[in-house]
Amino acid sequence: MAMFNPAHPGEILKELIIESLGLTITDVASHLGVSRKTLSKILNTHGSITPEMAVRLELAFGKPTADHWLRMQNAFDLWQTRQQKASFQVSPYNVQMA
Amino acid sequence: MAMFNPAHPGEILKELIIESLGLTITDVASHLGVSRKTLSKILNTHGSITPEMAVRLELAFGKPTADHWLRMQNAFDLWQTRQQKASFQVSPYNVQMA
DNA sequence: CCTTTATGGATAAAACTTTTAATCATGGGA
DNA sequence: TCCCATGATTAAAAGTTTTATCCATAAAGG
Repeated sequence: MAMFNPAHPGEILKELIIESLGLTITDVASHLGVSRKTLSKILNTHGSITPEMAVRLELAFGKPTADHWLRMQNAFDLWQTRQQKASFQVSPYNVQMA
Repeated sequence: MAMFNPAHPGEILKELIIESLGLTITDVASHLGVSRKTLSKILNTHGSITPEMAVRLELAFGKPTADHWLRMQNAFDLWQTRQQKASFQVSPYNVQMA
């Protein structure tokens, strides 16, 4: 389990790629073939990197790879999910086994 | 990029856990707190391991960890997405940069 | 100043996904 | 034969993702 709240991949995308290369969100969105809104939401942590978006990013920028983008999204999602795990208590299965 | 079509995590779950421990799908579903339908679909590769399901599996069985389940799902999804990448052509961004 | 451009927010709509429930047919054991 | 587990079907509810349009704001350049 990750120890600390992992960064949303949108923050990485924004800082590491868009800002550091001096690109505009509008331009990158149209280059990726998605709406400005979709990209904007991801960058502001209100949207997720889907498998398709991960492949689009890889095709456009090379690195991080699609796999890497999805791992970042996973780490983020998992953290969020674990925080609310009280809402779906599941006990170890071992207990019931012979 | 993975070289070969990765297994759907549902197959792993079915073979490695449910079958090898001699559990029934009905029983595991109710233990996990999801419907039999939901689990059945995953086991037959018609459903996905969501972050919440990954945590449920980890809480019930310990290993594989939630992170591991999500990686398996990622590998599968990514493969599927790459197969249809013709449907969303994206060119390298380098070309347009100064 | 004034104009253009980039951006995030709000709103609404469409498409898709996930989950559930109920029901049915099949096939294996006891 | 009877019961149980299973996958399939159908239908419904809930949630997510993406898009489009419009607006307010702010920054950049003339």
